[in-house]
Amino acid sequence: MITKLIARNKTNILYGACLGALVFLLNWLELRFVIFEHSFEIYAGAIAIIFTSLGIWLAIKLTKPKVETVVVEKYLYTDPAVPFVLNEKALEDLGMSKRELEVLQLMAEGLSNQEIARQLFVSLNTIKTHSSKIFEKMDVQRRTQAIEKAKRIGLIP
Amino acid sequence: MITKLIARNKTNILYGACLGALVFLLNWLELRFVIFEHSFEIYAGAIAIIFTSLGIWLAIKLTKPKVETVVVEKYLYTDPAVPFVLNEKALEDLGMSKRELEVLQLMAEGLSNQEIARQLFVSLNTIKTHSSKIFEKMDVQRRTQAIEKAKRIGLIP
DNA sequence: GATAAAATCACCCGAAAGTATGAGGCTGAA
DNA sequence: TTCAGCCTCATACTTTCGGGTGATTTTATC
Repeated sequence: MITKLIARNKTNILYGACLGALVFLLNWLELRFVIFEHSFEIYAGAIAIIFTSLGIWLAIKLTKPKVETVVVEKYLYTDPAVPFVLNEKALEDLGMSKRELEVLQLMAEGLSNQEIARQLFVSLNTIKTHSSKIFEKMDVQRRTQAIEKAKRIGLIP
Repeated sequence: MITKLIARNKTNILYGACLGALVFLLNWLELRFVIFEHSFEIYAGAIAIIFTSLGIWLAIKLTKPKVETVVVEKYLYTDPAVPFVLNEKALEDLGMSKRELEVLQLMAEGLSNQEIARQLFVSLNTIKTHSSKIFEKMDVQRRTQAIEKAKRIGLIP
């Protein structure tokens, strides 16, 4: 619960921590200044260096990368977009779940189980289970057969 | 003569001028400080703001633009009325042989390497060699990717 | 709240797929 | 004839797939 919260906002937390550290550093520097009466130039220089760095860091972090676009033309021969309608009847007949259809679609795009797992943020084992169920429900042995059949019966564009 | 010199080094001159201005500004601020005993916080804040800006400016000016390659995909549509025309141009572009295309087609039908071997009356190893060459020529890693791409570019119905 | 279905994950194991490398025979073009 | 490309096959090895089994957690539904 808390771990997830931290994981989700880790960027914000990091930024906050950095700002906090800076404030603390400033106060500490001021204290030094007051106590030891360090020369003005050293103190100003320190602030200058720190904030120049901060500025550079900020700029690098926050600016969107200027892109020099290198155009590489790539020709794709495709069939015209025939509007795809999902065959919902076939879906129900097979008893396919939403998640399973999702996995099936990624399969058809040529992704490996590992890649599908990463894309869906689940473990490899989960995808294996899903694919096994898919093959069982579609009555096929291999993913290539599943893809072929799915296209044929309109589960997939 | 001099104009050219200036033109050539205008960036350096600009930078120099800016630095000079900053030094001057610092001195002026110090003077103010000494004379008017401005509060420490205001002075530090001013320096911080100025040098943060300087840092940002420096970073923006000095960082090299990140080069990003954008692949522009040009779609060439084939005639929908014609059931299937083999895209011979794509075939030649890829340098696919007849036999390789044959194997690719059987792959797309969902056959295993072993089944393809039996169907073509050759050994399993031969089919493996073919499929490796196919993947290499099509620039893919898996048979599912090969099938997907083959359908997309019109090598297969 | 109980229940069922779906989704998640784990482990093992054998089969299939894919990589790397080498090699021999065949054919058409230079 | 030489050479390049294709087709064939082999060995050895690594990776991925798929089947089988069992388990826990989420979600929806009554």
